[in-house]
Amino acid sequence: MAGSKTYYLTTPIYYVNDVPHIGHAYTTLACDVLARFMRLDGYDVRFLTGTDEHGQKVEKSAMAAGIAPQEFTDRVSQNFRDLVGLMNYSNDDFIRTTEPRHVKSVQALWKRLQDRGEIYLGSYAGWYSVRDEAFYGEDELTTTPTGRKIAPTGAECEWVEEPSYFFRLSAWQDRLLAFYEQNPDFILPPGKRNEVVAFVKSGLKDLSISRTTFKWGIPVPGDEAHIMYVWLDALTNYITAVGYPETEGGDYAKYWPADLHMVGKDILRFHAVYWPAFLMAAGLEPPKRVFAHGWWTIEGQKMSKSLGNVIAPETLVNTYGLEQTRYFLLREVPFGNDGDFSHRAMVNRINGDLANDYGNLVQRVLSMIGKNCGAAVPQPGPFTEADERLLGSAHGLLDAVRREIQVQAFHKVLDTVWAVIGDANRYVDEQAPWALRKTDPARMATVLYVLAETIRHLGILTQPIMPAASARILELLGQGEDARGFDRLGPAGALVAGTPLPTPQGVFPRYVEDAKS
RNA sequence: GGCAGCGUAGCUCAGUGGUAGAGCAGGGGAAUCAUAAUCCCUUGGUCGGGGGUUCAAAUCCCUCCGCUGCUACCA
Repeated sequence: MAGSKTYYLTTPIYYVNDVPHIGHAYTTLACDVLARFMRLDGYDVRFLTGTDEHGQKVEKSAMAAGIAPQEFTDRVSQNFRDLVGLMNYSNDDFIRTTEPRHVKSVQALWKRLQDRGEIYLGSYAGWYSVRDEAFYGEDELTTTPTGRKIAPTGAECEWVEEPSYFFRLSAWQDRLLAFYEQNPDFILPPGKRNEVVAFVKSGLKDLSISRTTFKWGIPVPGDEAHIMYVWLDALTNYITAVGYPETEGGDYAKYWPADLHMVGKDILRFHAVYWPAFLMAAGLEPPKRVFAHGWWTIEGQKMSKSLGNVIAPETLVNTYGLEQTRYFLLREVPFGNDGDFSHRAMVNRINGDLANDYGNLVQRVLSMIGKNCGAAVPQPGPFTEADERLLGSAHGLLDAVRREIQVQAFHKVLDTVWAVIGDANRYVDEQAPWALRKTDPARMATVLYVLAETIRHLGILTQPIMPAASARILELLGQGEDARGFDRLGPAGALVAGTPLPTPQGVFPRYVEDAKS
């Protein structure tokens, strides 16, 4: 079944100058859910994440720490690898831009661009602040009465020129616009797409793609005084990981172009403008989609080191639980929007959605089966209209959820699934199996069967979001690991009466506040 | 400044011409299988202000107010 359909998706590679926070965890989580979904749906998935390890900031940080840049990145990159275990990510690869495979790939891409006449040597000139180690635009500067140029930071700037290689980005403006036109879903969400299109329409200048002012980067082939612009280096990781420069056969032929690059909104331009331009210029196919998601605030405030409110993923997982954290991040906010993380909202989701709605549904049904049906899947009789209706909504979930997954609308996926959870809870109350136990045990068995079968669907479909908790639910229904794919949804994989079931145990505990103040 | 978007119930949002919606929060009730969970009913909005088009406007047009994003080379 796998083999024909492939799905290649990537997170950004994270800059090692930072420690992982909720934003990093969020980006990779969204990808993990997609990757798990597509695998369950029968796709051959390649899910890539990794770390971006070159650049001036890394060089400086390493120097400040008194160690070599490579040693520094080895150390900090590990923080992001640790995140994989903590958050239960299912990535197939973890790339580092300091790996030989990547250096080889980037240099090959450079040569290819150069051979095609897309790169030329020029000089980069601008107002440079030695103190800030940054260039500023003319309009950002203020001029003193004596004619000195002052940066917004207050630092004095001087006019400097340095040799630099340029990429002929200006030549790609029209072809980029045509590409956006022909691929209206290339950039999501739509608001972000409009911003990119407006930016490109406003005119593109050639892009400086080499640096001579520091050393920590990949050397330009044939001119080692230059190292490559970090974004050219970083973006190339997406093809390195599928074997570039080998493009005939192998993983490149199988997986490229990528189906999705997931990015934070701050790095959209690099992915939606520069990257497709680089690729088209090299005669390679651009990716199919770039999705720019939003940012999290914390209790209504912007996350910042100075405020000291940066949340480490580890804190969330330890405080609220992994499954709960994964659920909250994708449920609370329409994916693509900015969102706010608050303790109150988190507890509401944990107790309302998970413990009360979903967890309690599973518990009340399995517990009745355990007590009244000999701890085995009950034998159903003929289905009533109400039975068919509930089963029908369960059977219809996959198609509905697929539609939302295709546009990365995770919140709607959960909305859709929870609608069925609501249907199931109403059905329990309407059918009142506890009353049927005395009046019509056969009917009670049918009702509990219908509910168990509905829960089987819920368990299978919540696997991408909450893999561990869903696995536990499926175990409670006696469904082994080979019975959890989407091909088992619908009547084909229906529970078999008489299958023995383990004693039910709560899956989503309530969050109880510490007794205090 | 320019361009774009937003402003709908206490909160988060859906609704783009035809009698104001959902979830959560608040109030009342039912039930007792279950993690005191569930189910039903319900309070609550002059849809940012003003003007206009229309038989009819949250929805179209104008204007004002407020908020946000983008306006390239640190990543």
